[in-house]
Amino acid sequence: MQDTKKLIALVTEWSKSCTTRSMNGMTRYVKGVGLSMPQFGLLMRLYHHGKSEVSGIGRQFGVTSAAASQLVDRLAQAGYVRRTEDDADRRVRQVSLTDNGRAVIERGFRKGMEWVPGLVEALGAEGRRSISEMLPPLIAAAKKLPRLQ
Amino acid sequence: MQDTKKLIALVTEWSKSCTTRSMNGMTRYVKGVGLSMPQFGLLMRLYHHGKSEVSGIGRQFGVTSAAASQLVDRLAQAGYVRRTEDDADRRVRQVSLTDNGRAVIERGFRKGMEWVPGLVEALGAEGRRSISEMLPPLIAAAKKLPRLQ
DNA sequence: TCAATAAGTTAAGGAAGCTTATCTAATAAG
DNA sequence: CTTATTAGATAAGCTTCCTTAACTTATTGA
Repeated sequence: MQDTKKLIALVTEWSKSCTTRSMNGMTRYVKGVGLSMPQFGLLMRLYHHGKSEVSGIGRQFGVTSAAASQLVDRLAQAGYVRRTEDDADRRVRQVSLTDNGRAVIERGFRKGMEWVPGLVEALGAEGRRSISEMLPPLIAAAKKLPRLQ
Repeated sequence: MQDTKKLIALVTEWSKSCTTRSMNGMTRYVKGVGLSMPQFGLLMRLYHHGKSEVSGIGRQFGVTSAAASQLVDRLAQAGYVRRTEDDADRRVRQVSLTDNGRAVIERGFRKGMEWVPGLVEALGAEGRRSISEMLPPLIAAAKKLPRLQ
């Protein structure tokens, strides 16, 4: 249990370091392409979650569906998302990424991860070997965690 | 080189997973305490960087010093930051966290990392042992990377 | 069938975050 | 000493993001 606590602290520190660097790169990029954080967040949701209803978007971000509708509207005008009718229920609008929206998000991820090669470089041969053993189980374990809603 | 590429891909995947989960938790928390992302970002900078000049804040976030001044002002009114005069140059205002501001940030980090114990749990005994050996050099390597400006 | 409910949009209005322009006060440079 | 520069604050004005309220259209269900 003492060991577990220590390990949690280690993983936390490591994760914090990754997160700080990635967020830094992404934030810069997002500002550079003229998107706001809520807008980028919505594009990210659509990237991971696929087609989404307007009300579902509001629920995820904790805002009213009026707010979600407006957010979608601005992104649609910018050409990053598209609304399509739902076949099963004609009240519903399904929101999805355009090719342009997908490209923006993918570039954002790449920008966020630009620090990684430098880290691998800094590791040295020994470190590289150990990390290549360590990461697969970590990634596998992360996949077992409950999905983010 | 092939190995290096593979390793970069692994680290990237892991980092993406960390970032997604951490940002999710932090974003929820930030909204919960009634802060905006720019505000939280500034508190984070002050947490990591310590006392900062208004113009330095503007430079880091890529906004004018007028914008930085206003951001600082709102956080000062909310009691999260404090302005003090600089002894060496009386034009300069040094901005720093209040105890309250520090507490908000620390709670935010904790919220962002709440998924970690679940991950460690999911690793299993074997994974836990190997990872606790491999993480320290990794963390050390990350510390050697150039500091985020 | 027809009232209740649900999904989404629109309008009006407020706060935040940004810009440029202007101002004050302090420092640096000639 | 006087001029130029620098740090920051303030004002006016714009956009985004959010809210509530009112509305349209579609679905459900008694």
